[in-house]
Parts: sequence; C-alpha cells; structure tokens
Amino acid sequence: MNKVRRVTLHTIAKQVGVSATTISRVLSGQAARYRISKSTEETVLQAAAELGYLPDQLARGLRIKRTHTIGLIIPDISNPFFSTLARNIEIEARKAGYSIILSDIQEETQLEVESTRLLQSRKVEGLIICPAGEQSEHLKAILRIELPMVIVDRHFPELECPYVVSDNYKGSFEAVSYFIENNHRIIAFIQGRLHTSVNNDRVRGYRDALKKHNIPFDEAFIVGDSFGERNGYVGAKMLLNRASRPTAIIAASNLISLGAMRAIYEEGLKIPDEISMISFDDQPYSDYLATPMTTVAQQTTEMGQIAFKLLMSQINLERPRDTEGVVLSTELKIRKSVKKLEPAFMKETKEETFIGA
Amino acid sequence: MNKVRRVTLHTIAKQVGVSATTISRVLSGQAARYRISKSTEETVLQAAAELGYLPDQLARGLRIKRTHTIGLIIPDISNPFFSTLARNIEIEARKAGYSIILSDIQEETQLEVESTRLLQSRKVEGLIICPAGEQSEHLKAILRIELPMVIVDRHFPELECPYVVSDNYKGSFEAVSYFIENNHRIIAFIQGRLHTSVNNDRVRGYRDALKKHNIPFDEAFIVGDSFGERNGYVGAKMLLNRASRPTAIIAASNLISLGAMRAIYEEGLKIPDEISMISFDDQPYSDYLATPMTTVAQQTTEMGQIAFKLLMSQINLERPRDTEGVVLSTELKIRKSVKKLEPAFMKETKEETFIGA
DNA sequence: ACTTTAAGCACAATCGTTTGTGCATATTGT
DNA sequence: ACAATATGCACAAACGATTGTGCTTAAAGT
Repeated sequence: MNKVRRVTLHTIAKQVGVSATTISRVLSGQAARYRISKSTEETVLQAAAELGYLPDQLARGLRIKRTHTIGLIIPDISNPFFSTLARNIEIEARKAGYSIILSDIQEETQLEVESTRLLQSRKVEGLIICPAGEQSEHLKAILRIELPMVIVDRHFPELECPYVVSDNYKGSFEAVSYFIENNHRIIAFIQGRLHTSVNNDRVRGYRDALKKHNIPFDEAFIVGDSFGERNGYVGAKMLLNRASRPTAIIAASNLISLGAMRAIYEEGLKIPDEISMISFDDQPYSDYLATPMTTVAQQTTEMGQIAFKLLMSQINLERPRDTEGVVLSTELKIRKSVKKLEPAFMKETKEETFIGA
Repeated sequence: MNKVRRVTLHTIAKQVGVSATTISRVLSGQAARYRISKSTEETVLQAAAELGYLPDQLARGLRIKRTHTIGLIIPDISNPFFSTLARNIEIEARKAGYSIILSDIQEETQLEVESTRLLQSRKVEGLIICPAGEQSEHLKAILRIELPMVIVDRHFPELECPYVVSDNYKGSFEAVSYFIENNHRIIAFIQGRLHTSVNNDRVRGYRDALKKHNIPFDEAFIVGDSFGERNGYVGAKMLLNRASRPTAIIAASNLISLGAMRAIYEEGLKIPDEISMISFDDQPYSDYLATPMTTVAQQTTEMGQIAFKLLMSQINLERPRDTEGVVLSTELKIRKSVKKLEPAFMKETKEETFIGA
C-alpha cells in the first residue's frame, strides 16, 4: 500500500493557507473567473508542483460525472489484426485525453457480457466493441441505457448502433473472382465463426462470385467454424484429402491461413504449384512467406481511428445516435500464392487422372 | 450522456424501504455480520437484481482505497511480442478480478513518463511496465511513493524493483555459437535500441560467443539502434553492401528481421544460401517464411503470468518489495535459415574471390 | 415486573473534487 | 463621508459507497 503521504487539495490548501476550493479553481484554470489574485495563484501553482500533486481521478470522476475513460473489448489482443486496431484506437484516445480499459474476452461471449457490465461499473464514457459471437442481447442493453458505443469489425443489422466494418462481401468477391480469372474452378472456403456478419458477408461474396461465373456451388467446399489457427489446419486437412481436391483455398482470417499452411506443407504440397491460396488480413510478414501470400487487406488503421471518432461524436455532441455504419473498402494485395491454371478443359482431364489413380 | 436513471444504493433503499447502509451490507455479503434479517436480505437482493444495480466503482474506490485496476505500459501493442504478453497479463488479471488500463507509449519515453503519472492519478493499484527507453528516473519516482510495480522485458540494475526478463545473454550466445558451429566467421548483429538491458545483454552474448571461439570482434559488424522494422532494413542494407559481407546476421527482434528480409530479398539474395539468419522472438509465422526462420524464442506466456503474479504479491501481501528478478530461459528454435558452411579456409577463399570480382 | 441481552437496522462521517453562493474587506464614485 | 461596486476568497453540499457506532424494539432472564 502506498499511503506514504497522499497529496490532496487539502494538503496544498493547508500549506498555502487558503481553502481547497481555491486550489481547485486555480488548478483547473478558473482563477480569473473566480477572482483569485495573481499572487495567490502563483503560490498555489508553486506549491502544487512542489508537492507533486496529482488529482484523484476517482473523486473527480465521481463529482463531475466524467472519467475520460473508454472501454475496449477485443476477442483476442494477441491477434495482429486486433492489436493494430487497438493500437490505433489507443493513439487517437490519447490525443483526445482518454484512457482505455482493455478487455480481452478470449473469444467468449460470456466474458463479453461480463465485461460490458464491469466497464459500466467503472464508469467508462463509452465502449468500443469487437463482438466475439453472434449474440447481441447485452449490446441492446447498452443501447438502452444510452451508453455511447461503437461496434467494430462485425455488425448486427438488428442493432441501432454505429459501426465500422470492412466491405467483406466485396473483398471476398474480388478474391474469388481473381481465382476464377486464373482459371480455378474448384475453390474452397475455410470460413470463420458462423453467424457473424464478417463470416456471412465473406461467404456470400464467395458464393456470388461463383454464381456470376456460372460455377456450380458445392456446400462441401465450405468448411470450418472459427477464426482460429486450429480451424485452419483442420479445415485444410479435410479439403486436401478429398477425392476432388480444390485447386484454390480462400481463408477467412490470418490465423486460418497459418493453420492451413501448416496442413498444406504437412501434406507435402506446394503453394501455389499444387494449391493456390488467398488469405484475409494482410500482415507485415505476408510478403516473406514461403510463397508471398495474396491477401485481402483491411484498413486497420483507419478502422481504429474512425471507431474512436464515432465514439467521441456520441460522447461529445450528445448527438442522437448515428445509426449508420462506416464500411471501409478492402484491397486485394496480389502476390504469388495464386497460380494461373490452364483453361478449364485442361483442368477437367487432370482431375480425371487424379481420381483414376 | 447516459443519465437515464442511474441506480444507486439509495434507489434500492427507497424501493425496499430501508437505508442505503443496509443495502450495501447485504450486497457485500455482510448481512449476517450485521444482523440483517433473512427476509430483508432477500427483498434487497431481489430489488437489486430487478433494478440492474451496478455499483459505482469510482465511489467505491474512493471510499475503500482499492480500485482493482492495474496499469499496463507497453511500447507498441501492435508488436506481437507485446500483444501476447499483454494478453497473458490480461487473462491473469481477469482471474484475479483486476482490470487493466492499457497505455501504448509508441516507443516514446516521454509518453511513458506521462502515463505513469496519469495512471497514478487513476489510482491503479500497481503498474506493469515494459520500458521504452533507458531512462529510469520516473520509475524511481514510482518506487518512492511505494506504488507496486513490475518491470518486464527490460531491466535496470539501478532500480530496486522486481522484474521479469529473458536470458538475453544466453539466448544470444547460443544463437551466435550456433552460427559458429556451422562455420560462420563473419557474423553481423543488427541491434535494437541502445543502452537498454535487452540490447546490452544480446550484444554481450554475441561478443562473448565470438571471443570464446577466438573470432576477432569487429565493431563494424554491429549496426542499428532500434527494434523497429525500418532499422532492420537499413541495417541489413548497409551490411550487404559492405566489401566484406557477413555470411550470417542475427537480428535483435522480430521486426528487425522482417526489415532485414526485405533488404535481403531486394538485394536478390537468398536465405540461407547466400546469407544465414537468426532472429530474436519466435512467431507463429516463423515456420512459414520463405526460409523457416531459426529463432531465439522467449517464454512470452510465462513472462506475462509471472509479471502479474509478482505484482499481486506486492499488492496483497504488502511484502517488502522483492527486489530480485525472474529470468526466463530462451530456446533456440532451429529451422532452416542457417546454412552449414565449409570449414573456415574454404570460406576465406570464397571471400577472396568475391572481393576480387 | 423489571433489568439484561439480542435483533435489526439507521445515522453520520468519510474518501477527494467541484461548484453555487455568500461574506467580508477594499476600492471607487459622488 | 457614505453608498455602491469590486475584489478575494471560504462554506457547505454533493457525487455514491462504506463503516463504526448507536438507537429502538423485542425477547429472554430472574
């Protein structure tokens, strides 16, 4: 315990010989407004500096009903996507004089629910949430008490709340189209957590791209159920051991593609010679992988900045909740992980010989 | 602003028809101790649940002088090393009922100093700090006010404060020795931020490994001054364009090696054929790089857990500050980025021909 | 029947800041 | 010289929870 000698307004007051009120007013720059004399002001400032006074933000927050604190709820801070997001939110927050209480909910909605309550209890002025699951009851509860909130990365149509997401549909559509342009016809999708908007949109983009090019859709080529590495491994393993092996795989996250790569190499396959790949989430290392990975890059920096700004506008302007969301474009970063195949009829014969073997 | 209808102890008190005191005692499980009747207790519990009461942690903290909050100061949360560290600290903290205020100081000591003050102001019960720079005055100030603190990743000998670090000396020594065992003689080191214990220890390990094998030390083969990617790029560029090009490079961080790889590929070189490499900080993707990277792995998970536990022991036991630190062993994860060269005399001739070219 | 003990709860102070108001004293105006 | 205004600051309440103590009524003891 650090009860050495807490310096409060009264400590200074006693030393200077005025009341705590005066100290408070001087330190908050209200000296002039309350006609504190120049000389008193200087003495107070001096004393405060000498004593190393730091205002008690608990007491302050209790009194003025503002904490300059927001809550940040993240499924997994060790995931580079979320950590760069967090970083940019932090930087914006600092500029605005806000602190962040971080809550890593370990991809569990249960912890998410608990966290929202805890953060309310801690009197955050707002919440930035990257929801882990598909539930949104607890989020509705937050809307009800009119606590400012911004949803990031995912989106709930039933929720009247500002959000920032990537254009996952388009990103996915473009990626799959790129496969098709390179004459791929059997394209598998290792998806992430089901029933999330992120996943829905990406799957929809995938299906629509196939449909647009008249490629029959086969449910069997969508596998997986989480954004984690393990799911990528398992999903790829399954796909690679199918009778009709896909020529291309699109992975719904950076972690999934890492797992998929593990499976692919384990099976003795090469990217892109024997299997092509595209991964969501561009990473610094994407360029340096065994095969530089073609990725669907999201604007993580902007996502963080916008999220914070959307939150601030709710907090400051007391503006009626701006229910429309921001959707950020993605960029297909073409590298070397997609092979240009021979036109279709060639593939068919290859396929035949493989099955016949 | 969410002033919908704040539920306080008094709200419940009024509804139930007892005093706020009673509510407080019931909710904190002290009913029996203060002889609150069973029936009152139940009514209170019921009402609290109905109203969705959440205690105001500001008021609570102000009164009881505990916030169940700690401050976490990190140079760059988007760096995977720090983010996995943060994650494990968060998980431990949650178990213990603590929240974390995150402070990303963007590798700037100035922000670190400000953050320590701000966090004090917010009445955190302790601080876990990964210091950005070599200064430690502000940390001494924290020791002086007896605020519990743990230093992670780096270490200041002059600071009587518990710390958790990796055995950077040994990690570096082993890595360089491994180079030497593979007959490398011209080994360069791209170092990180100067005057930090991390860097000092790693450089020392490098020098001692050379010395042990009677390899002359040449100052010119230590380059760099930061743990960032750019420094890795610049450092590698310089090294690769030297008359006597090193056959091996050890990079002091994951970011440095990423930058170095960029430079190496840009120069049209291959790892490990033309240049061998070892990087500090093992990463999930280390296995999947163009050449799987041999790394010096740190025990990040344990580091986080231990850091939090060291902090808790200070907070709870009021134990006299346990000044000794914990040093965690590193592991050399051997992959494919180091080439076994011909014994020394061969290399010399190669070197000659290169220079003569 | 009268004192003693227990049961069941409320009062009021406190944590450190902030803020509306009010009270002296000093200065100015006439 | 006296009223009016300005100057410089202090008082006290409030934010919401906690806690030592004390008060009232009921039960128990003799």
